[in-house]
Amino acid sequence: MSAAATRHRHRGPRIEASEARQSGYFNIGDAAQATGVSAKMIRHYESIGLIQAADRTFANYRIYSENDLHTLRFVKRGRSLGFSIKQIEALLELWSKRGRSSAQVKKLALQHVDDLNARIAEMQAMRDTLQDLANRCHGDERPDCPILEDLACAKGHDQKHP
Amino acid sequence: MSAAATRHRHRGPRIEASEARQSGYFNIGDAAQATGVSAKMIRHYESIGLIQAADRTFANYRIYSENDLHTLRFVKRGRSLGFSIKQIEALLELWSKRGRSSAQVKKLALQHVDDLNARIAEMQAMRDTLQDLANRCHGDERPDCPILEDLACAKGHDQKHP
DNA sequence: ATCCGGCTTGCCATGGTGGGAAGGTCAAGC
DNA sequence: GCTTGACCTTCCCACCATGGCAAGCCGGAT
Repeated sequence: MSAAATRHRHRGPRIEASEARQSGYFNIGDAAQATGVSAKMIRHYESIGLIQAADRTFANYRIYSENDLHTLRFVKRGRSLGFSIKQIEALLELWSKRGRSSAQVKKLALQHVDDLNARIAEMQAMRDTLQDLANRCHGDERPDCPILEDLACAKGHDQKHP
Repeated sequence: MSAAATRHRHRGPRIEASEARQSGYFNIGDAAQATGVSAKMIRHYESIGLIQAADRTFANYRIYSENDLHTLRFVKRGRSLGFSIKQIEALLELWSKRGRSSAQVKKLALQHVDDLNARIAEMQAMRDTLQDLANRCHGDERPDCPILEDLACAKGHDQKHP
């Protein structure tokens, strides 16, 4: 467990904390800081199998290599583009596969674009309806209010009023 | 056992099922059908105190009056406009208050419009970035892919690039 | 009397994140 | 040495809104 083991420590046996530091490994807190993924979420991603289980020190601390940070940043970027965990799982898979086709990646991305567009349209419809109602609401001390009337009315406004 | 339990008193004494039918009361299933709110969610809304606890028959079946259906439709409409449960709680409160000012309602609505606009903008930014990356991805059998490169790169693409 | 469909409660799951408790570890200061 | 404070560990709970399933009553029609 000395030189030979140290060499193969990638996903390998536990090492000592100080040694890990010297070898350029990071605590989970440092990894969180460096990647923008909270320590909480790093553990979570590990627990659901999105990322490989981190190596540990003898004291059971997780340690992260530069490579691990790279993966975490990938995940972070994927999340900030709105991909779900499952989609990121697929993207990580493709990322690691040399035999991937860019068509596969593009398909995933465009599916997500479609999803985003659908959600955007839905929210725009809500916003437009509400903005319209708000425009017609005088917004003073009187209780009369088109907004409440719409909510209360229940007359065929489950859909757009034709 | 705080708010929900406190509100767990019914509005009237229990009556018999057939009598309830005759008096124009509805089962939860009928109420669900009539309002578009699932029976599950009606019970949930009751349990969290969003709506008053329904009256019951002797056999403990919930029964709903036309008035109750009106409230349920209000909630349904609010949800379909994207209001949160808490916001709907506030709207219901205002709806029931005669002394309300339309300004209060309008304020709530416009806050929600702002919220929607923020979320829309966020999703549009995601979509635009992704669409752009997808446009630059040839989408063929080769592994080279700007999308994966973006995700993997980690060079200052955490936010919009000004 | 039996059967089916509806009702009741209660628990679990989703997705992604945060909060916190209870306990172990490390490094620095005395 | 020993204390202290910052870190780490696991585990559980909460959010929001909804769906699903299961075990066990009830209603009305056959």
